[in-house]
Amino acid sequence: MNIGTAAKQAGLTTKTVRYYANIGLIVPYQNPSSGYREYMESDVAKLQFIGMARRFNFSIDECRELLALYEDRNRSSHDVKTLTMLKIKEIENKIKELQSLKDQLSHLASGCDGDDRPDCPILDALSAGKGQS
Amino acid sequence: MNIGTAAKQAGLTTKTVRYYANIGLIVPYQNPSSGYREYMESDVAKLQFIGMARRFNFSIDECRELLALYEDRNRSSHDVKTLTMLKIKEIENKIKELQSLKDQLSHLASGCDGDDRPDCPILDALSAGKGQS
DNA sequence: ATGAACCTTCCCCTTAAGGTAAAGTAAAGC
DNA sequence: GCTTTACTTTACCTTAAGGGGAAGGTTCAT
Repeated sequence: MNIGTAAKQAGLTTKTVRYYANIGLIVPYQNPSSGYREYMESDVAKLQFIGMARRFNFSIDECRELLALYEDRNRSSHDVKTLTMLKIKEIENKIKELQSLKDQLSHLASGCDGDDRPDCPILDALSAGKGQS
Repeated sequence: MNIGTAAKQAGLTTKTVRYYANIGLIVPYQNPSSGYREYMESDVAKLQFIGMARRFNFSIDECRELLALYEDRNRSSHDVKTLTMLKIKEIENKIKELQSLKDQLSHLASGCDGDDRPDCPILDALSAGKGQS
């Protein structure tokens, strides 16, 4: 099938699928006479797999690892779990960081009247160099 | 003072400070004979202000707005608070999204033995197209 | 006067594609 | 056979916020 059909089936854009071909992530057979890429069912399955992994915040490079594991019938589930646990830790850290940011901003905002007067503890705090993380 | 000193005082890199000059965020006097940028104390204050706002996840464009408010003695604190509340909402949404991702990944990981055998519910789930967000 | 330390501009690199242009291909209709 | 339409190709530019490094100019201390 052509790239448009494959992309639709995988729930991706043709742009994305073409990008994956260009970076060597999922490289389909390319018809020499037309120059068109030709995708097989198994390619679509991999595209779906990648799409899902991307939705789970795995980077392209991590997707590359996952795909290698996915294609390796002899992989150990240990390897996959390790990658997943690392990703979970990463997400947790990001959440903590954002939570701290939110708390600090909320604190600043709570002190600001938000009226027509120019007095603004938020700007004061930003300019005073307080609140470093 | 020169850019290196200003950057150090503001806790930024010279690369960053030069970037801010290039995009018109904080443009110092530039000595015509040497070509060197010359920063005043008030410039350093603004650089610190921007540095802090960046640490609070404000984008460069938002920093531009904040800086305009910071420099406007007639601004109303309402405008600042509005911007801050929007940023808080944005951060909250990001946190929720990450939390959901984490939960789903944790769920997947909990079903995976993580041993030497190839059976892996994580890969199964990724390839089955389950878990869409 | 020369070397170190600083500064300048310029260009390429990063993530993961999106947008657009110019041109080639395929399939359907007439 | 010819045309239209839909699809595809490569290629280049853009994004956010700088980082890295080259080649060359400036300033300051020795």
